[in-house]
Amino acid sequence: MLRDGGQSLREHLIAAAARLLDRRGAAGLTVRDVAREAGVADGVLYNHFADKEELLAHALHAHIRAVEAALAGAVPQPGEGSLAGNLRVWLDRSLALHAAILPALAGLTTQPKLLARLAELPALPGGDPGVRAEFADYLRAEQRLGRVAPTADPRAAATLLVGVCHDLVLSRLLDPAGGPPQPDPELVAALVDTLLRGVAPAGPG
Amino acid sequence: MLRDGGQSLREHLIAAAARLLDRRGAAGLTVRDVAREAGVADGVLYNHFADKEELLAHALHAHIRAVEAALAGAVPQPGEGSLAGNLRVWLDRSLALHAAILPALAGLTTQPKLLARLAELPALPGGDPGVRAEFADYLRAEQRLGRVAPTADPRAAATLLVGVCHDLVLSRLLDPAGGPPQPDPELVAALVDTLLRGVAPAGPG
Amino acid sequence: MLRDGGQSLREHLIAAAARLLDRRGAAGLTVRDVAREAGVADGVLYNHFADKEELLAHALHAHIRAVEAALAGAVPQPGEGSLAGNLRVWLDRSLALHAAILPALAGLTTQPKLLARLAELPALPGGDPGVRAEFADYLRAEQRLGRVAPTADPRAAATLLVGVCHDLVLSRLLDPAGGPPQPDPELVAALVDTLLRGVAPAGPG
Amino acid sequence: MLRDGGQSLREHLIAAAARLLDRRGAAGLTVRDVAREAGVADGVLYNHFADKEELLAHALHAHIRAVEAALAGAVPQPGEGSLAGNLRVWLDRSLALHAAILPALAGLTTQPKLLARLAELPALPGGDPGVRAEFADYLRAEQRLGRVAPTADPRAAATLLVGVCHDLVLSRLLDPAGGPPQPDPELVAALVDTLLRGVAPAGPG
DNA sequence: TATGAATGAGTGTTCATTCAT
DNA sequence: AATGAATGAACACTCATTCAT
Repeated sequence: MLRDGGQSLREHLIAAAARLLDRRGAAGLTVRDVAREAGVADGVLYNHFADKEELLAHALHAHIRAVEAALAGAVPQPGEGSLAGNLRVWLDRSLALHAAILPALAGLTTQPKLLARLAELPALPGGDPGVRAEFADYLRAEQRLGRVAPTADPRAAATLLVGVCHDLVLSRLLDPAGGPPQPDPELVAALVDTLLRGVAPAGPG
Repeated sequence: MLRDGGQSLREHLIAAAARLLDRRGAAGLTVRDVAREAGVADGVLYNHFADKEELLAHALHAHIRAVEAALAGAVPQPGEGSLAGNLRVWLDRSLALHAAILPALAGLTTQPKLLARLAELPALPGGDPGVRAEFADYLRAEQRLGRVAPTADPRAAATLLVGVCHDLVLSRLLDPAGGPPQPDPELVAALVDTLLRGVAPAGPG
Repeated sequence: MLRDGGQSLREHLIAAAARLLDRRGAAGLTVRDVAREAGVADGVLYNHFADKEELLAHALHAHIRAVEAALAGAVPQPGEGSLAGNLRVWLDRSLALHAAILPALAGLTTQPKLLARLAELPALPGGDPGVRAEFADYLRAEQRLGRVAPTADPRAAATLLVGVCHDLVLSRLLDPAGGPPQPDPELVAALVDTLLRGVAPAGPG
Repeated sequence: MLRDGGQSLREHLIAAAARLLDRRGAAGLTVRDVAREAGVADGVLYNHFADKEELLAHALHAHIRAVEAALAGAVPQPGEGSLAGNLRVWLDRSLALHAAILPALAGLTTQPKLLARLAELPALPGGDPGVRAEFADYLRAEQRLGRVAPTADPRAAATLLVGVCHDLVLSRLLDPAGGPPQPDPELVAALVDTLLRGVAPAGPG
């Protein structure tokens, strides 16, 4: 991809790296790949970044911000709609986010240099911790409105929501056959229901 | 480690690779590392495996089986103990399993050759799908005993259980600071409670 | 270091390069280092010099002239003081000169391009050949005054003087431990004595 | 040059590197150059040496030993022949040694890693310090025989002898025109004479 | 069958030099 | 003239894989 003149080469490199991160993840990504994707010379990145990891950290950052920006506005408001419907929206939103982010993130677990560089960057406004916190905040608001049990633990519920996304996305990543891009809608509905009512039989609880 | 004569060199190589997989994960693992760990010559693996990936796929397989074997017997029996206590045991068990397996698995998402080799192997008796299925079976048994709501979806509950483990383990892997090896016990209790009762307010069910 | 307007950029670059040559020698010196030291843009040197080597040749030239200028006035006058004392002064002077010049020069033996550029420059008024010639001239003057044997060969004596400096400075450069900056004073005294009287036993001459 | 089967590849690599060291010095010598000279693959040296510097240190060691071996037997015996003749032989010998060694050594002054590796190797039986020590020993023996003044300082005389070699060889190295391979015989004779008698006028000693 | 030396393409990185502005 | 971003060949070094023994 050739560069359009409207952005600095630094941003152009970050964008090219972010594209590759999205497509192929962080593992096995070479600086030559990035240079080719950006349509520039091999060594050019060292005029703008200390090393490969600094570029990739910025690219990952940008990728996550881009994914979040694309999902903006989809957040249900407390008190509006049904609780089940809202949970479903949160789950869909979190799934979309993780489907776009986890492939790049999974290959990072074994790249300490990259993780360290990432930690140097300003905290992501959202990202993985972002959905978790936003969803917990939403639940607390619903709690105040009486639509969520006062004994419920928003942090635990948020962990279940995010965890399910990790699971569904990772399973697909590890499946060489690929699998369907969208999870089974029936499973999603059952997940929402389980989050809502739990598995215990109805009782004086 | 020297080879004891009781096993084939093939098995010996798989065991050595599995040890390294457990210690350091799949990324950055060289065939020289494996050969040194096994105490054999560099090129010997090509007499027993088509390539590095085939060996690692077998090693991963063996590693997962070993972790499962170490956890055998910890499975709560339906109808015995409290449901909450049993869920807690299942969660601990699943966490231990994923803590031992995910580090090796996470680095795999970007190694298609390895994933393909893994798919050629006989399906894992347990592994990630294993816990999921076993826990779902357990819930169905409890359902038959009336200790779990007949409307509960065992598959969804199992996905939540496994997902939470992915989340907790991955978060630690991605945290450059490391973080505590054990998750917060309060969070674990709240997770079990949420799985049991959900977040919806108590109502006519 | 910012440029003062009083000198051409060309001279400014030469001065900056000469400073680095003095500090770090010719090896491992990049054009970026020079540009940064001069406080100018990377490519500016190519407006004033054909290539890196031409700049460095000029810088070396300037460095040597600067070292010589700093030593000016220390030259013993023929007929004044003792011959031994004067030889000692010459040796000290030559040592100081070589200590300042050889580190930059030693790395040059393997840079043919730089040597060729250096040869294009006007012969150094002093430099290494400078001390040699000046000392030989001094000896010839002392010879005319009868304080040096008429059979002595000033050129040979000058070569011994300069050679000893090469040896002492090079040995220190090649010693990874570093070694003392000043040579052993007893050795220096013995060197002067040997230059004066030789090793042959006193005899009928 | 292809390898003859009679030596290990390790020795073959050392020999190839020593040839290049002799021809072109240590500066600007790449691992590819060595591999090409040895007629082997690029990366092969890392099967035998920790890094480039370890190989070059061994090569330099071998080169110096080879030069010394070629000069063995040329050492004058104390008490035999004339002192002047013997000094001349020592000077020739030292010159030959330095002419063969200094080109490789001069480029080393700026390679700290290589110098450190060299320091790890067993001390050279001879080498530069070798001639110096041997010549000083020779002078002491002549002193005991009364053919050298009891007041002479063998260490200083040896430093002058070695220093002159450094000077003559370095001057040629730094002369891009090359210059004659052999120094002016008249100068050599005058050097010997100066070492013998000094520059002071004949007197009561 | 086991060895381990040899291979060579590929890695991240540097840096003298160019050239549009 | 001066800039400094871009270039791309070169560097030291790694490692999966091969093959003569």
